[in-house]
Amino acid sequence: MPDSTPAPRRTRRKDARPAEVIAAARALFIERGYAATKVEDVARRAGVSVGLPYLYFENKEGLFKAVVRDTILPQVAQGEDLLRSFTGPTADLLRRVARGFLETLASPAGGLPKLVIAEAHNFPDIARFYVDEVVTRGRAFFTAIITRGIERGEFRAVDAGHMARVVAAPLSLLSIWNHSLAPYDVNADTTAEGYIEAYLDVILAGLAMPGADGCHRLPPPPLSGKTETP
Amino acid sequence: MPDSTPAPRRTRRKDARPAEVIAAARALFIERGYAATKVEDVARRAGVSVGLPYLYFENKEGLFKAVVRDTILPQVAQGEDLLRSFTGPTADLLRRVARGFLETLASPAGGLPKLVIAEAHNFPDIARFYVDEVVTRGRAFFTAIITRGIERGEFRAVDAGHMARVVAAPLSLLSIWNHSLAPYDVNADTTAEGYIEAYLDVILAGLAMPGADGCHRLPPPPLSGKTETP
DNA sequence: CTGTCTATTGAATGGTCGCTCATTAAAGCT
DNA sequence: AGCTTTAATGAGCGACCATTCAATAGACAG
Repeated sequence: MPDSTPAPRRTRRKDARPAEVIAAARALFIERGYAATKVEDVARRAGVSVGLPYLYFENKEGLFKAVVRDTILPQVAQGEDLLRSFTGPTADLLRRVARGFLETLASPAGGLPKLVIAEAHNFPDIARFYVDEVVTRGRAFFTAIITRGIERGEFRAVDAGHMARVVAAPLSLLSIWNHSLAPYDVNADTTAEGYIEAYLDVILAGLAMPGADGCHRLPPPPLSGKTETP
Repeated sequence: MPDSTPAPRRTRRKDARPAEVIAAARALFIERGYAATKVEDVARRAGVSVGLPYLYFENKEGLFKAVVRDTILPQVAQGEDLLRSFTGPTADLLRRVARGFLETLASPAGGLPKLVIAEAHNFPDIARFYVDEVVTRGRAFFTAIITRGIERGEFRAVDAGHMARVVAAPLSLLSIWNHSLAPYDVNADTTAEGYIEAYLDVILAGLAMPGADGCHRLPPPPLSGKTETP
């Protein structure tokens, strides 16, 4: 017995449309890049007609901007909460950040860094937006972690500004790699998990106070940001 | 007195053309991306007519492939020579590699990683070529460095395969960054040199044998690849 | 059930760009 | 000089694709 209302070919859902179109566009932009994605492809994937995206977005570029904004903003605040609420050794904090990063990788947001990097020169607006909203905050996040470790006497006194970028780099690159060349790398003898563990291994050993791992020496007095040398 | 032969508007230089076209295409592809670069732009920049590139390359995609091959192959062998000829502490070898990387960054080849990553999905041929010729060899290179350090008793016994990727990552990301978002990062409080020094700082401390830096303990016997435990 | 409103459709439009090829003019040969 | 060869040119063709808008059909009120 066939359904009496056989799925109307046209449905009116004004408020659900933008998010659906954005989700479709995000998937295709990440997969194929901006230029190689036709608006018609986006529409088809979202289950709507060619013209519909233009009712909600000014044009293809406007859709792209919406994709970036929509995908990024939710991700940003998340890490900052963790930083504020965490108590315990800074090494554990970094472990948790790095391992949590593996989940972000698999989420729809995971492909955005590669997308933004690929299109930065063609969309300066987006490049600046991304730098301000993601890169700058990301740096502040890692700088805060490193500073926390130094102040608590867990980490050596390194240049936190530069070191934050070095510490963040392997995570960023993993995200970019997974959405670009990884599918063409047949030699699959490594895993993202193994990579993250090796990362934590070097970075934590490299930041740790010398002799902290069984070679006993007097721990130096913890540094306070306001202490001056008299 | 005007020149009697006033620069002919059309010159015939069959053998110099391909390299000139490739150089122009490389600069534009890296700057704007593949799709946003018109063949006419490439021709204009090379000082030739629209039709000329098609005399030497099958089509735009063929030109792209030529750009990647031509730019990459010279770079690859260089590092491997250094590895073979170097004698001395492995830490110094890594320092030299990382600092030498700063020069590669500024060369025409510096923008290729970003370009290839951005276009990988649209040109699987190129993606596979790049993975085989650059990524795989690059990994072998860093794996060899780490293994050298371990065998000489300078580095801890880490998982060289995964660690090689972690150690290479910050250098790769620096290259990608410089050709994508760096121009939009107004907050120029860090330098590539400072980044590289921070990188060497953590990585070398993270790989070093525990207690190697003034915390005296008995150095472990150097490992030999062929030694078995009886 | 009828009429109104408006979300949605998709054929048509116009611009862009990869690519071709008939034509032109250097370069070399005798 | 004249002749031949062929590197190089650039206007024009055709395909592709972002964008439009008159027509259409859900939704909902009365």
